[in-house]
Amino acid sequence: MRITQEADYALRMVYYLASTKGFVDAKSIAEATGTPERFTLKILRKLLVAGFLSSQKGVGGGYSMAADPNTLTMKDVIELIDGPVSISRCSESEHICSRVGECKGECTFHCIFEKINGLLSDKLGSVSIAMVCGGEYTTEEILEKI
Amino acid sequence: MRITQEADYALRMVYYLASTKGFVDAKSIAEATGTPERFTLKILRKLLVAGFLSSQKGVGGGYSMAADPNTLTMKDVIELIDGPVSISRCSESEHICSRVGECKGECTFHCIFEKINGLLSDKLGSVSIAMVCGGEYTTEEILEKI
DNA sequence: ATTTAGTATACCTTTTTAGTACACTATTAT
DNA sequence: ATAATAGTGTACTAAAAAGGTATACTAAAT
Repeated sequence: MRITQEADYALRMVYYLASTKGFVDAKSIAEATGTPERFTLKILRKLLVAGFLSSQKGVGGGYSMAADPNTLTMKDVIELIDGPVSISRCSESEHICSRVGECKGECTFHCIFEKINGLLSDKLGSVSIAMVCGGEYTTEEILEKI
Repeated sequence: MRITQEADYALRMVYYLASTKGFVDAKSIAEATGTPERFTLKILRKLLVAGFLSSQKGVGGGYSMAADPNTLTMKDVIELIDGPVSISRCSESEHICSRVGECKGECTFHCIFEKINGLLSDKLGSVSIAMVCGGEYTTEEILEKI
């Protein structure tokens, strides 16, 4: 499960908005995060529909944080863009599983992937946006928690 | 870092050969693992060049295990096919890092990805082929170790 | 009513993934 | 020797995913 560039951009947009008061227009967000302008709009739309952001049209409008940064996690943002965290097809709900012998959802590799996938998912779910941008923790402290 | 279908096939080939004595021809390996025949050859070649397998030409030839299943890990096989385990571009050696502010290899997301990536890598490296096919451990016991 | 700024849909280009084709070489059995 | 088996090497291709654009429109503030 390579986190896509799009999800990476989304994370940094959320980060930026969580650290900023009031509405910020898409152009500024694009500049701050290094995202192409059109692509920014597309990603912001997804974050908006998911309820993570709110938007305001017209002069002085833009986007601002809607979700609580304390409960919004890295996992939430990544899964919104990339879909469920999954290191292997074999760990997806309906197991498309190329395996030796029978696999009734129970081949060993399938189980191992599922376990590791769960760990990965939990780790990403354990880091809230507030932790990263609150200034409450240093990077070292965050890393210790993971 | 979605483990590719090719790496998945490779794992199952190694699994199959580690559970089988003597040389097995590519066609049989293809059948046993559910891999397209031509694709099987391609993957077997990579495993051979890496020293994980040995091969024998001619009648009665085929492939057999060359590496020690006790030291060969899932990570070894996966990285041979897919390259270094990496959940984010940001966790690759030279950080192609789209981030807010400066990132001298030290942006918070970068560090978090790197940490989680290390964990993922360690987990995959902790499962040897022998553990999976030796019959020494049940699937449950393997999962406990991860 | 004009400007700013978000909305909606569709399209396009590049890279990666997954797989094939073909011509060749080496080994073994007869 | 020679036929049959089986691996080697290189190049190509189709489909999907990733990453990004274009166009036309709607809403709000001044």
